[in-house]
Formats: sequence, structure tokens, C-alpha cells
Amino acid sequence: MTDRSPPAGKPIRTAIADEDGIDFAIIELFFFAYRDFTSDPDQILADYGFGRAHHRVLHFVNRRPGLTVAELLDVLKITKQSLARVLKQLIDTDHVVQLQGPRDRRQRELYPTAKGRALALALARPQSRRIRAALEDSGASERALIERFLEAMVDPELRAQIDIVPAKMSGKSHGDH
Amino acid sequence: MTDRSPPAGKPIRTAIADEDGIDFAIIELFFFAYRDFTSDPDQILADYGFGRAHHRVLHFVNRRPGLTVAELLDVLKITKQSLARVLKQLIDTDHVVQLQGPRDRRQRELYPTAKGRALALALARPQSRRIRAALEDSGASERALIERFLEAMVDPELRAQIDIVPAKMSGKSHGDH
DNA sequence: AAAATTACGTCAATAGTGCTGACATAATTT
DNA sequence: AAATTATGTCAGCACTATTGACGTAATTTT
Repeated sequence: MTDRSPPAGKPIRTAIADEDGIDFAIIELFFFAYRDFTSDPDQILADYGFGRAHHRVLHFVNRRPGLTVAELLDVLKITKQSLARVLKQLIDTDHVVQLQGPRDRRQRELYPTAKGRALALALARPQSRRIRAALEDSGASERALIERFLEAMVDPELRAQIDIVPAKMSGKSHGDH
Repeated sequence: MTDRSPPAGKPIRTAIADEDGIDFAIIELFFFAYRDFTSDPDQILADYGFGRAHHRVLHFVNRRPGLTVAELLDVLKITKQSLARVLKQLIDTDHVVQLQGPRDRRQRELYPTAKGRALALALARPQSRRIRAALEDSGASERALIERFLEAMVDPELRAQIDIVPAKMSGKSHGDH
């Protein structure tokens, strides 16, 4: 019994740094940034008994009023069952309403109520504040650049999901490439 | 029974856009970017029966070999219990080893094994590739700018966690403010 | 030296989010 | 009429996270 079950690999004492050209710095920053980015709304959501999933649904229902359940599933990349509970809670608490689709009556178009819009705004406010502060801190005027970078981080096939958003209609035209 | 239980708020049909100066565009892009950023390693992890939590532990153990359990908890911002299972699995599978702290023998210093380092690299590779591609797509040369922005997104009190990383020792000095 | 604190491990119970698979219903399409 | 589609729901399971409690060993304080 002098040695343990597996060969018990020896400890490596040197930090991984930017070995092999891997960009650990940005990988790690992305983790930290997202961790804190979500922490603000998480605290508000807790007061409502909601979680991050509720936030995401609320966000997209407000951004694209009238989207259907199937479209929402596609954007969130989760399963029907995962959405079901969360959506039901939002409907039961009068944050979201369902309307029968005008053309296809099988579809349920999702709309925020005034209550749902107010909550979406309350959740977005601290996040937007954080973004504004970060843009200032990091030598602003680069908003478009940050936007393009984040967009480029998204899977190319899925960028279509982004281009649906209404912001693009307000004459920004920072990229219809 | 002409009306439902609650006043049943009316549907709002207009998109939330950038109402009240809220930066919904970047909020949403951050969600999409992070969703896809984590999807690459998630697939690899599935082969090992690991999840995202394993990745995070593996990442930081490789980035700061010798960190203690308490330090890791502080960085990940999770509870001891949440870490316990994940860490145990990584130790049992010989990805991470614990050494008794040299000064304080209560502490357990965490180190990656060769196996653990290899996995950390394998997980980081697609992420780094995605970052490189995004920097190119979005008119690169702005790496430092992106880095500063992400850093500024982190809670100021917690930025100390970032400044520990070894990358800063390699003479980059883009900010010891 | 005794007492308090600290670092860590573990146990129990619970919540939130996600998954797969199966099945039902209503509406639309073929 | 039959097949397909959009949605809802049920059962069961996995992973990550939570709080609270307790135990042990080591260090620090008194």
C-alpha cells in the first residue's frame, strides 16, 4: 500500500499562462464579466421567486412581442419542457400573456403585459448601467466595436437570430453585411 | 366567468427597443455571445461526464496552481458544498491533486496533473479559436480594447481576482491602475 | 495550556434549470 | 381522411447551486 490506486499524476506547479497561443486572458475575463453581469438581475429576480430563465424569457418577449413558443425555444436553445415551467409561472403572475395566432390558430403569440415590461426594464437597468460604465472606463467611443466583437462571437449560423431585433430598424445600420 | 382571475393585463405589442436609454442591444449580444462561447467546451465535457462547473475549477487550478479551496470558492463565487462534489470528481479522475499547505497544514493546495492540464487546454482551444476569429471579423487590433472592456464589466471590488493571473507577469502592463 | 478560530470535509434537504421520451389536443396541410 | 404541425403536459432524471449543521485537524488568541 505504498502507492494509491491510479498512478496518481504528479502536480504541475507552473501556471498555464498563454501556452500554445491560447488566449486564457480573454477566456477568463469573459467568465468574470458574465458572472457579474448576471449578478445584478439575479438579485432582483430572487425577490420574485424567479431565476435566470425567467429573465431570458421576459427579455425576448419584450424584445420581440408576438413571438411564438417555437421561436422562443429556438432562440433560447432549450427544450420545450424547460421552457414550460418558466413560461407558465410568468403567465400565472401576469407578466406575460398568450394570444392565439391570427393566421395559424395553433400558435400562441407571447406578449408582455405592463407588469412584464416594467420588470424587464428593472432587470435591464443595472445591466445597462454596468455596460455604460464599462464603456467609459475602457475609453469609450468604441461601443460599435464592442458590439461587433460580441456579434462575431456568436455562431455564424445563429446570427440570424440577432438581426431580427428591432434596434436595427431605428436607422443605426452599423452592419447589414 | 366573463373575466379571468387577475385583471389579466393587456398585451403590449410594441418592442421594447432602447427605451429609457437602456442598452438592450449589448445586453442581448452578451447573452448570445456567452451562450455560444460556452457551447464548445460543454460538448467536450459531456464526453467525460463533466459539466461547466468542472471546467471552471479546472481552468483556475491550471491558471493558479497551488490555490487553496477557500481561494477557489472566492473566485468562483459558489458555496463549499457546490464545489465539493465537482472537486472530488476531478481528484478521483486524476485531473487535480491536493497537497497539504506548506505553512498552514490545514490548507489544501490544488494542482493540475498532466491529465488535468491536457483537458484544460483541450477545453480552452475552441474558445480561443472563437475569440481569435471574432477579433479578426470585427476589425482586430483591438484586442487590448476588448480586454479592457471586459475587465471594466467586472465588479470593481473583485478586479483584484483578475490581477493575480500570471499573464500580467509577462510584461504586458496594460494597466496596473 | 485552554479556548477560540480557521480550513476543510461531509451530511441532509431543497431549489432552479436543464434533459429525454411519451402522449394528448387542436389546427393546418396534404 | 390522413398526416403533419404547434403547443401543452406528464413522468423521471441529472447537474449545479443553495442553506444549515456537524466534525476534525491545525493554528491563533487569550
